[in-house]
Amino acid sequence: MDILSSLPLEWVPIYPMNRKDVVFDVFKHHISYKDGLPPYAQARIIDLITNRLIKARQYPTLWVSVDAPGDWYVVEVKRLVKKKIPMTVQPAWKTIVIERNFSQSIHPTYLREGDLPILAPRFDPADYGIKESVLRVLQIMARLKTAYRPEIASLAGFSESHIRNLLKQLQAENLIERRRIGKYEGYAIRTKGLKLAHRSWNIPKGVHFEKHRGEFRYAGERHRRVSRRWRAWLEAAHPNIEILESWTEAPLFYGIPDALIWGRKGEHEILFWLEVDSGHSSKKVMRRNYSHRFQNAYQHAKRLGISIVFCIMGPPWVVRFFPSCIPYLYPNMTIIGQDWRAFGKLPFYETGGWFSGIDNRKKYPTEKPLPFDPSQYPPKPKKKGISTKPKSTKPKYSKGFDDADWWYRGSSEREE
DNA sequence: AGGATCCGAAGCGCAGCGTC
DNA sequence: GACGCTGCGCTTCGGATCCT
Repeated sequence: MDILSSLPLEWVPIYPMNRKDVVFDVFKHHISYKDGLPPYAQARIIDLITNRLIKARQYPTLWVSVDAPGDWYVVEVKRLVKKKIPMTVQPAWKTIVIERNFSQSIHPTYLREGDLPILAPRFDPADYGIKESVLRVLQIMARLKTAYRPEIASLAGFSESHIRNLLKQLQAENLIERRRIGKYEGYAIRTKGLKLAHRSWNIPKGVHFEKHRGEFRYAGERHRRVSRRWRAWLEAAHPNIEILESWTEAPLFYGIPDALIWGRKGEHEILFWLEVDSGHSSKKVMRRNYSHRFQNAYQHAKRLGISIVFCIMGPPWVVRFFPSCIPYLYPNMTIIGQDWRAFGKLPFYETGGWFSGIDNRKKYPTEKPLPFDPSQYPPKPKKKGISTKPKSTKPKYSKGFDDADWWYRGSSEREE
């Protein structure tokens, strides 16, 4: 049938009875943690493929091969995928699967002799004459739609200089274009680029992936920028942490972090969950939101046996208010807070506590008195993340915190 | 008020690094 | 030596601030 020929899968039948005409109808789909997609989006692609398979075959099954170090990514894909047909999600090094590995028992299919399915070829960047690094940038752009260079560099984990070259190549191929976004010139992906990104993820032609692909929520300019540069921020602050991947707005469990970094320290996997809070919602709403999220995050981390570092960023008063939103301190979760203007700086932390990078002694011009007594809340910050001094003490806020960047020196400087 | 100045963000070129 | 990549210095641009 025609549907099959549009699916970039491999056919890897299992012969349970040693008869050529009786098979388990297994299709294999490959994904990688380097695809620029969080597990959630990969799972949605798998669902779309599944739907096609159901239309095309009587008893199809799917074997998803996941190229990823550690456990978290594989486990997340496994958890998020809908298992409408017998399915198995395996790390890429597994080259053989058996019936037991599948989520449900498999109905055998009777095949006419020589009746081999014809499938579309799996994506290979070489076929499109595109280098892997260039493709990576394109895939990131497909999620962002429009972005500034430092944001793209951060998410890709490349230097800005290098990103510049890669963007130039994409531009030469008409896959992206320069466009003015707000105040500055940035980059926007073009339809041609989106199509190629979709092909690179082995998404069947003709399915709608748009709503799963990108960032979900509206975010203010600064909010977005801080989120997108989370990786670069963490790299600058804690260079000893190995970062495996980072995404903005990656759906996790019941919450969507503004940005998520999946990394590790030695063999131990860690999620760095960023929430950027501009402080526009009321304190009551903030409290409610966060106590929920922590409960969920804690359960998730416990189930997976990993640890989570949760970071709240926002204007100083939000970070200072934040401890009152924490119902408990959990043993496998660290909570840190930082002023969202202090790029590249994060407080020192130890697992299980609350640490703030905000200097409590410093007076901020538009500061309102604290609505609570800070001393009634758990551990005090152990180290100040801010070392630079104000250049001026004159208040000059007029339009709110979004414009208040004035007392931080260059963002590239590092402590120690 | 209006021009001068400052500053942060983005951009470019290029030297230089390590790896194959 | 080509390749993939980083670091750094310098320019440009535009908004905010300062000064008269």
